[in-house]
Amino acid sequence: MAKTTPNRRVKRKDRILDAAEALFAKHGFDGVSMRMVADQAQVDLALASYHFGSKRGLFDAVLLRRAEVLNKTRLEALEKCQAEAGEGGPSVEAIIDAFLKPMLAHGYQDDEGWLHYFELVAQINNSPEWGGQLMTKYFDPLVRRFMDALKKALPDAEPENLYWSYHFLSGALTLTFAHTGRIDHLSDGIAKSEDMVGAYKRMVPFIAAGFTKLCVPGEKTKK
Amino acid sequence: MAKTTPNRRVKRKDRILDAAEALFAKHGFDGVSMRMVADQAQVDLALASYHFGSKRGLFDAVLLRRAEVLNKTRLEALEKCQAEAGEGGPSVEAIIDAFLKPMLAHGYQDDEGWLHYFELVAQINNSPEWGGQLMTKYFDPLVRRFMDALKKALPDAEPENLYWSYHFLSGALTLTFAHTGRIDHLSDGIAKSEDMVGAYKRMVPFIAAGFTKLCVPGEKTKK
DNA sequence: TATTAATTTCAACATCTGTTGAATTGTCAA
DNA sequence: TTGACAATTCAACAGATGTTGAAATTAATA
Repeated sequence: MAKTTPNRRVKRKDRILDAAEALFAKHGFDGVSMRMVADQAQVDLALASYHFGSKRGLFDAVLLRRAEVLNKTRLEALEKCQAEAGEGGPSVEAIIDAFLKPMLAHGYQDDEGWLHYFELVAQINNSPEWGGQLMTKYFDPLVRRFMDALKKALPDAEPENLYWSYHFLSGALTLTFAHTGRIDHLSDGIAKSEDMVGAYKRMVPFIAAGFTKLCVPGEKTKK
Repeated sequence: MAKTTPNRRVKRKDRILDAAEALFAKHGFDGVSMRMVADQAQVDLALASYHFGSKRGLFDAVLLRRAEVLNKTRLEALEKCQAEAGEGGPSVEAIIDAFLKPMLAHGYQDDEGWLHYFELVAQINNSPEWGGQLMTKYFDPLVRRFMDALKKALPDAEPENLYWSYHFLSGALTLTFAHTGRIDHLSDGIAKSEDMVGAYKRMVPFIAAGFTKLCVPGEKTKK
């Protein structure tokens, strides 16, 4: 076992990341203090600053850690569905599925760290302060790959319609993973925030129908 | 002019609300200090506490002020489209339109206060800490009216599909009004965050198609 | 005008904020 | 063991935080 960094060395660093992830997800960047993180991680206050330089450095480290994994998994899913599809490329529904499925695989049940991470992304995506900059930084390269695939599946679409369609997808997706409990209240318990499989099954056809409606010029409203 | 509270009396109170609205919208509750609000409103620090009791009281006052107006306008739009529709009630598209159009009328161009308010709602809607509680408190009664109308327009829908559909609508809508600039970056300027009319025109058919796909059992995927 | 109440200012409080330098402990290689 | 470096702890800093009581000012009422 010749690892560059022994297990003991990174243990506390990861505890800090996990604690920060959970806290940032619930309260946002400004709602969390370094002392809260240190307490939850059961670690000395100064240690977080030592490892990550600053509070902002810790925040970025939290974001980067899983973004790399998610982007990789999503890219694999896209390439797989492109390989399975024939000459004409995958359908809209298949592309959307490749975009959503990895989130389910990661965040479902077994690993609550991923659930916290998705909650955090949901907040960032909807923040005028962070949204534009951070989402672009961490997800743009991958999203552009998906946009290219969608352009092939919807060759007659006006680009503006395509980008707005993705925007609606992004909003629906992040709210679903924000886990606010709102849908539970509104539906009197009929629909549940925690039911990620149910959300996923409904979201793929819902969004695909929207894309088709907006990006297939031939498709008219049928009376 | 025999108002109970003369103009001079409420002037500073409203300046505080406007300043708080703009700041909370950009930085969230914890990203704003009472001193920032006081500075922006050009008012003494202690005055905000005097008028609203506490920082949280100020926050609630900001939310309540426009929620009352928006709920009223949306209800009028719903009742109008119900009156115009015949016996069978309005179409899905007409109901969605009644839900979205008031936001456009309020927030478009003329009043940047409304734009700040919508940015704030976007953040709250996606916050695990505030979302469930506050959105329910300020919007539930009205949203239930819309859900009832949608149930009539989609009589064969399973309730769970209906609630998830609204959830996707809510996510797409709030992200659109969050004005993060993300779509501008991603599309290289082809689509613009500020183009609320363009977003509205595309969102209504997009969401209506999703509802139809999910909530009309007869509607199958056409090959 | 005199009285009373609402508004605004000022100063201060206790507490919490992120960060840092010095001292201490732990780890690994020579 | 020795030395070197990484990791961790401790204590403290300068500044920002929300809130409050008392004083001063302004407005409304009679």
